[in-house]
Amino acid sequence: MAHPPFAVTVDLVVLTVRADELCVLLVRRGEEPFRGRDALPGGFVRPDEDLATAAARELAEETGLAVGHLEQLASYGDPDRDPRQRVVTVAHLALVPDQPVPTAGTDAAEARWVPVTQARGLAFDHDRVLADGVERARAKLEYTALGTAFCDGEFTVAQLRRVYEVVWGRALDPRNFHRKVTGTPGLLEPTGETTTRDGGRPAQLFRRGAAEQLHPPLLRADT
Amino acid sequence: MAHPPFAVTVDLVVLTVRADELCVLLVRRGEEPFRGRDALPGGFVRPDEDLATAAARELAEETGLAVGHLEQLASYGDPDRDPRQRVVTVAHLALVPDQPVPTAGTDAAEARWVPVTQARGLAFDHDRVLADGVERARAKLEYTALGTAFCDGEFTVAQLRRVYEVVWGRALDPRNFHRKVTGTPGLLEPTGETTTRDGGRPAQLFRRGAAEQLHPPLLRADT
DNA sequence: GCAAAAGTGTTAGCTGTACACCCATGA
DNA sequence: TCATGGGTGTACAGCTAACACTTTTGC
Repeated sequence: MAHPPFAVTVDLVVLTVRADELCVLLVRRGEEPFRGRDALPGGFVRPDEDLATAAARELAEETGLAVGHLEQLASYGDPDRDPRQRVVTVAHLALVPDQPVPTAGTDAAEARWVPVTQARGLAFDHDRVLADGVERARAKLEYTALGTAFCDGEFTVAQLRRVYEVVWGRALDPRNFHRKVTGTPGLLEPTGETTTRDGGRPAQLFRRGAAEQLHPPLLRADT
Repeated sequence: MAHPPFAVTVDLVVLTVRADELCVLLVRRGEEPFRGRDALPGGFVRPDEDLATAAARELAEETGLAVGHLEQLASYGDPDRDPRQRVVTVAHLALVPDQPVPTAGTDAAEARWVPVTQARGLAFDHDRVLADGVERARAKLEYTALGTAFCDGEFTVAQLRRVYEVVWGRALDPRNFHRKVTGTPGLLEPTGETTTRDGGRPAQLFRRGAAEQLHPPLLRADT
């Protein structure tokens, strides 16, 4: 049993919705290979930690962001994906509420939000990892309650709808969307509070409910 | 950059439908650790091969089975999942038609089909990997054409329906199922042939079509 | 003819879609 | 009172579920 030497890393596709765009958190690489290029945040798995633990640790270290949802995405292990050595990376997908990227008091040199439409030419095979992460997020919004992972503690139905519209790049009927999400038991918990804004009727505020699944699903396309 | 030494393996959840049961391919372990226990087939990734290539190679080596579908499932990397050393495994899910397990002219000592309901106490964390694989298969049958991956080249609608019933453990209405699958464009290609059996009207034979997705989905539960 | 399995027709009910309409606020 | 966005009512289309019914074979 000769076991070739592998390094194992975790990479993070951290998504949020801000300024009506789906954005991903990228860091500028300060070293070779791919120096100066953008990359997904990530790092080596430590000898004593689980993959999920490593992902959560990297997310905290490199970003300090409050996490709405974190799950394993997929693994990537092309023999030449890292020119230095054989590296297998276990990519994870994180969905977080819109929040300014912390003032890099951390590992990450110049971590920042970039619209996914403009995130091209990333280091390693991160273009593909990002594409897979975005597709996973889009698909999971259909049949799970994960849309709320993009929202803050208290939010309106319209804010949640904006999330879906931005992630899917498709307009949704506000009336039907409202009925759907408020009619799904356990999805949203009313706080009793309402917002005050300029113009328009105040909206009720909700919190995330206990429901994880969305049944029947909310489909993104029909035509 | 101190990179702790990792070994990387691929493990395979190979599922089939036989004798009206969902079965998984297991091998008896001939060495420590877990000598004598059942395990999922798998092995180390070679220095020059991709993860998907390694999975396909192991499947061919250890089983020699004709493959209907092969996809990455998830990775497992608990620090103590292998008592010998730190091992991260990239599990893959394979769906294959019902076929006798080849007369171990291969690596596998005593590879054999075991109903998933009786596959307990597997080596390593394979109980969990198997459970994840079965759940993935069940979920994917809802919205993809993967049910046909369990069928031979030519099959009847009833055989396909049996697949769904066995995987989901739920009876389906034969009439509605027939309409659904024959009405989905690109799912099935009629061969023009029919079966002859004892008793009952002969059934049309079909081949897998080009369609990958099933839209709208075929849901397994409503109550 | 009878049993068995394939395949078709039909209907009731649910859900998604589209859109008219009313409600509550700020200016 | 008007603009703006929140929220409700309602009609239609499409799909699913349930099941009566016809077709085609072997015995």
